Amino acid sequence: MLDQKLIRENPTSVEKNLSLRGKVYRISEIHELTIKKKNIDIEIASLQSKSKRLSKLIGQEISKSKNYDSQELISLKKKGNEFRIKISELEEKKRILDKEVDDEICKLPNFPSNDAPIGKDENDNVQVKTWGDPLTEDDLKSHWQIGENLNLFDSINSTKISKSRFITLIGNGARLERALINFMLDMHSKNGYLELMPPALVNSESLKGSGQLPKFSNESFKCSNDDLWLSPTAEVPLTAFHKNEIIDSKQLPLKYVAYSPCFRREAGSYGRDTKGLIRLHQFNKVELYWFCDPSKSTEAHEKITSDAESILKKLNLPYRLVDICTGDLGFSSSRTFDLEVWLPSSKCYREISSCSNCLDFQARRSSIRTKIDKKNTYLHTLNGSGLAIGRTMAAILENGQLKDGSVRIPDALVPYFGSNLLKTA
RNA sequence: GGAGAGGUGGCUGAGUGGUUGAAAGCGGCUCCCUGCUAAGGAGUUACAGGAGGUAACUUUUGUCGAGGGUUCGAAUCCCUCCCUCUCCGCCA
Repeated sequence: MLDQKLIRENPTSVEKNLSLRGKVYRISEIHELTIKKKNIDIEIASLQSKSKRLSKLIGQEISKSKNYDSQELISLKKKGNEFRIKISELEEKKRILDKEVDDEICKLPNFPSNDAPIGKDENDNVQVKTWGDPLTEDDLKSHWQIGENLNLFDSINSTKISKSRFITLIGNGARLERALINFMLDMHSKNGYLELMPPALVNSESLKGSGQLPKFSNESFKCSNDDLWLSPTAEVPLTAFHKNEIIDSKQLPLKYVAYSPCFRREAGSYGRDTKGLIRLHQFNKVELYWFCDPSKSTEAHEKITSDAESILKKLNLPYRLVDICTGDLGFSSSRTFDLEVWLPSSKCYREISSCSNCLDFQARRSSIRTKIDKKNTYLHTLNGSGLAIGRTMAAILENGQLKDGSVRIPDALVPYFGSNLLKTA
């Protein structure tokens, strides 16, 4: 959420900053609403002050005279009643305005960072670096072919259980998934992250707090009988974990790592990535999350990204780092680095982690602050996948495939998986 | 799911319509005494938002789980919701 005061006092700069996203955001209406709201706030405060003084006076009169219905008291009470009516009218107006302002502001995305490359869409993203040697041979198998050959997962039967875009992991496939989750959690824990295992169901307020609502209600699964949704990413419960708190600055940064299943409706992606592990309604992810001092979020962003990268390096998976351009930034993010892993069967890099600095955007929505020089200040939040498990498995299968159809397991994973080779049972 | 009890400041815990943002205690902070430690004495101490000032600060509003209502006035009365605890049921 953007700062309401900024919108009220400097609407042109707000519009200008938002326009970097390559879309026109008109905020003149919101601007007017915030001014109206402000005026009503002031009026209410002054009436309340008068009314409060009057009530005290009445109390004093009663205790002095012990007379509850003197002519004077009756007229004072009548005056008080007038205040009450007037105030409640204004409060009703204020309620409506508050909601309108809040609704509108919540639909505005975060400002892009000045450091983000300016661009229209994903074609303008900037490759910052690559790591590892990508396999470029022509006759390499896709991960779903490998998965089928080695009987690692099953999508046909999964449509019986649920529908398309769900998968059931089998035998070594399930084992490998589990190994990856444990490996990543252990790595990050050793690296200073506190492990959390949050609820998979989250309420609307939590989704609003991290930016998924109100604009993207289409992208999550909703429970029809409750105000609960299947969480699309652990970023949601992790943000909400400290909702409405003022965190002691000595405790910052708070660094969390969480494994969670993630559920996404993938509306509008019909026909894309229909095979394999790349795009599913349900997938597993290990997420990194920081709450940090506002002055330190830029370096924190570098750190969270390199923490995610360290997993790819340990697994010896070739990848590249991409600086997301202003037009392709996610709703809550001001700057995002994507890590894209090399998938040899399609000869391209695919997103496996997205590391974002949201500045105070989510903190303001969720009311998470810290004291700086005795003043309460919204802190900064950052999130990054560390990593998406299904896509990691796909990358391991494709990058580790051997001529005889078996798959080499990266050394770092062997203690977790229990073998250095994946072959037909 | 049923029945009951409860939610007050950093903590414990009073408070059932009136100058109560809230007694008392603990804790915290400042000073004094003693000074090796322990103890003792005096004072002070909730939080959040807005407005004004470069600032120390001033002013104003709100806050006793949340939101409504009654009233000139609500921690206190009424309604709705949330949460916690106990018992029963069900259950991994």
